[in-house]
Amino acid sequence: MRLAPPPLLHLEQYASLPGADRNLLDRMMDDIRTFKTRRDIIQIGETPDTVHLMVEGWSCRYSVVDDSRRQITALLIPGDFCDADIGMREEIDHSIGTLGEAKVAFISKDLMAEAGERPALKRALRLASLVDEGVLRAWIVNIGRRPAYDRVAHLICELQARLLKVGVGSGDRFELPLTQDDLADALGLTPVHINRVLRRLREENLMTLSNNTVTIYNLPELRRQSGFDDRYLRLR
Amino acid sequence: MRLAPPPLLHLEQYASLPGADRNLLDRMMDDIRTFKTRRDIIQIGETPDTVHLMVEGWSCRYSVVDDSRRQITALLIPGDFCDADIGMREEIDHSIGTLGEAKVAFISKDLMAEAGERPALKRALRLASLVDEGVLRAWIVNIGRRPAYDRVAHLICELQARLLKVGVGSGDRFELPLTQDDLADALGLTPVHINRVLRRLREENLMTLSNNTVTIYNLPELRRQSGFDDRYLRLR
DNA sequence: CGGAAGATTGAGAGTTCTCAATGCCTGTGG
DNA sequence: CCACAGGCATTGAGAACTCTCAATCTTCCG
Repeated sequence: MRLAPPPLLHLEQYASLPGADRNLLDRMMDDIRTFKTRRDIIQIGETPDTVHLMVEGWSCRYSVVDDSRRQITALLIPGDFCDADIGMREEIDHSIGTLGEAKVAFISKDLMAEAGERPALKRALRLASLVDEGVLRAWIVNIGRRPAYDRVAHLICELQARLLKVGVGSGDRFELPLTQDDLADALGLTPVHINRVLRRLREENLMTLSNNTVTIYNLPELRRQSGFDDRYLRLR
Repeated sequence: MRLAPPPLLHLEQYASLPGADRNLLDRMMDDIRTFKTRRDIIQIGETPDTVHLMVEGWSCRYSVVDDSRRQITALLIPGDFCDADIGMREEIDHSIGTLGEAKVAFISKDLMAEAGERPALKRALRLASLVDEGVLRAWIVNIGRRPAYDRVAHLICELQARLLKVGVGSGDRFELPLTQDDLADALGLTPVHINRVLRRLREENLMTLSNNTVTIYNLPELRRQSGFDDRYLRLR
């Protein structure tokens, strides 16, 4: 059964779906499981036999270097697939864990295959995967070439846009269930430095982050400062 | 017509192809164009109407930040597609330029669509795209969490493995048509620092880079030092 | 109330960057 | 054939950004 309010799927956004496809979407939401915070949905090396779709809450892809340093390679929000391309891969090469409590739809391979046969859904899935790739490239650029201050600002701009797209949070305020440690691991920085950057962002009246809530005071300046260009998200 | 020796395509590697598919592959190689060094194959904002496949030589995806800082987000070697997913996208969100002289196959949308209908080829294309994603994540981890020395070593390990896979270069020696500036832009460092790191790698007898040629003296140590784990490349 | 996780701050260390000069190599024109 | 220009590599020195270590504070929760 669908949750109310229904989590907006990218699938619904990318395609204008015929009735039959809508039924299929409903069936994809049949098996929804709840994860506590900081649990792995998929662990590196596994070969899951169901596809996982974020329905509510957040998770992240991550890898661990040297048994200690962690790097988050993607933040997944409602509507994002954890592993749409299962069936193609043997072992997954990274783990995916929740950030805060989260609801995840478990979708059988068969159902997924059925979806893959509907042109509209197939197209939507490919488009979602294209956007994911664009986000990965944007992160490389962000981490590789922007100083910490701009880097944090850029991530916030990205999340603001993505969340708005799926209808979570308002334009200038949203929940961000990441600790400063998590932010550090997503941006290739240390928690201490994240803290100082957040202070500066606050002092300059661009945004605040407290109680897991981001409040943006000056989105245009945040975007200008970080060089954010939303085209890679293919929002339109 | 195919070049001799034929550039090994990932397509050929991923799939054991029936005869009909082989013919199709041949036709895909009908229109091969040569680019001089440092030319854009595709520029940001374009909507190319043919698919581009690297046949010989190298190219890179890149973005420019602040009109001056460049970040390379992928290195493309023979067998890599520049834009297999055309038809799905409107404007491409990054440029692709050659590094050194290169030969690129221009493949019509129609031919590509035909390929997409052959199960073996379709699967091979999806797998190639999965590997591309894995490489992007590996780059994020590399740039985000490894010090410069390990970072350079890791990239070299990756390229060694990828080149070996497509049969370019020998196991411990290959051509690398990147300047130190290019390496810096790929790794999120400065050319000066790249230079110092290369010196240290040379002094420690792990590898040398000169005259656009990488020579590896101690691959196991290079891999150990950089924490290289080739699973994300799905070689086997 | 006590404990644990997370946030904040200070101080000093370290990696990487910037600026700038020098050297090397190659192609070109006189 | 030689001089010179341009691109690339190398090196030095000091600055800057980010990290590490460590203490303190706050908040949340049993």
